[in-house]
Amino acid sequence: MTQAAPQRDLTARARIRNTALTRFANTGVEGASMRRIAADAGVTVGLVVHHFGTKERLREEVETYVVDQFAEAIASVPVEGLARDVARERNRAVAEMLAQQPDVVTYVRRAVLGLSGPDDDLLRRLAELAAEEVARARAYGVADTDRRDSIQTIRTMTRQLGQLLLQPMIDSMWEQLGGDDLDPDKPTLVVRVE
Amino acid sequence: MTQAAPQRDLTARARIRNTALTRFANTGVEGASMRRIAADAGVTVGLVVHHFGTKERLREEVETYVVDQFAEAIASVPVEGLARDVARERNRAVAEMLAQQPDVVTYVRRAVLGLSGPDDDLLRRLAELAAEEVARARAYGVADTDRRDSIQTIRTMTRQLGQLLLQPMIDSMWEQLGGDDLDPDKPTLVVRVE
DNA sequence: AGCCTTCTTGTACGTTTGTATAGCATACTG
DNA sequence: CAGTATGCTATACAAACGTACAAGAAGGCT
Repeated sequence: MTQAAPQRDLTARARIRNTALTRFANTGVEGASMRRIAADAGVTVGLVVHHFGTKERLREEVETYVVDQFAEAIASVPVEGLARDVARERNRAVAEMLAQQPDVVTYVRRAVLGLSGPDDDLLRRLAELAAEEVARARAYGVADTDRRDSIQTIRTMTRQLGQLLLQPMIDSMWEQLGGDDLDPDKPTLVVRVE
Repeated sequence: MTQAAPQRDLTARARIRNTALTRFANTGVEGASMRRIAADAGVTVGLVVHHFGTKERLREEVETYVVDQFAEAIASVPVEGLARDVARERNRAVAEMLAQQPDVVTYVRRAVLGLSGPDDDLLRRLAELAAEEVARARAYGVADTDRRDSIQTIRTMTRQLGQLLLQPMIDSMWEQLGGDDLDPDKPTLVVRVE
């Protein structure tokens, strides 16, 4: 795990990227203007342009950062012991990263559920990560052998992302129906692939 | 079911609303300009303003139209026979409507993932519809009696919407991984609430 | 016929958008 | 210390945006 640094200790470039992630996640790329991102990061528009050139390039860098967060979480787990345990630890590491960076979750939700335009690329890159994991698991003999890699990959990704993406819908409904957030009866989503 | 009319037989007002639904669904409200909607509907910007006043009012009318589609599909099923059968028929009617109007699905998906801003309203109105169904089902004695209405409502809605919203993610991954769209092994999503 | 309401267009205004560029400040390098 | 790359601000500009408004076209009513 890399050290968590406070925003003001970061370079302006990193601060802009982080701020852009937050705004892209919460208002969508179209809804986030360069000026608003700059203001939130405490810089001027000019600097954003200086560092990233165009808004599209800024979006690409944000997306790369998001993918890197997944990759780093996976890579943070040492590959020793039973392959089955390694896989479980990896899931835990990813879950922890997502809990610490809710903007990553929100960004992915938007990109995945939006599914139009260049955002398909994010799904492709995340699928690549999952595919590598599946290939490795298969090499260690812990993957189902009667399923094709592609299906196994989709199962892995859907399990990991599905609940994450849809649970806010349930939370929102629960809230609107007057439910208490701490109520143990509060429904939880379970996503399965068949 | 109301008669399906070709676009050019509709009034300009209805044509604008339908076109706006399509654009809002596919590019988001921010991404859809009044001029583009007007052009797609074969009219000028002025007419859109004349009929709807502001873009926000246009969005509200589109959203009302979407909710009405659900309500009409439900109302199209006569309330006769076993309540259990009525509920099943209603689900079928809603599914049929959604299959015939994919833009409705896409719009709802976008609104649900938005989950901040005025789009929460759509979810609330759809939840109201589901709540009425649950109340009716309970009156006929076919709903679980050991669960609170709110939980039952969420279960109903999540089952109906969950797969619809998430399946495109699976389809997209399946496609990217080189899968054939007609392959019987193609994964299907199952959403459960616990 | 004339009138009045509704439909429709065309144009214009003020804002906000993404991007370009000129210039100042700061910090590293030889 | 001079020079030069880099970080950063300020200002400007064309395009696109939502909205406003005046005027024409169409069609029903008396």
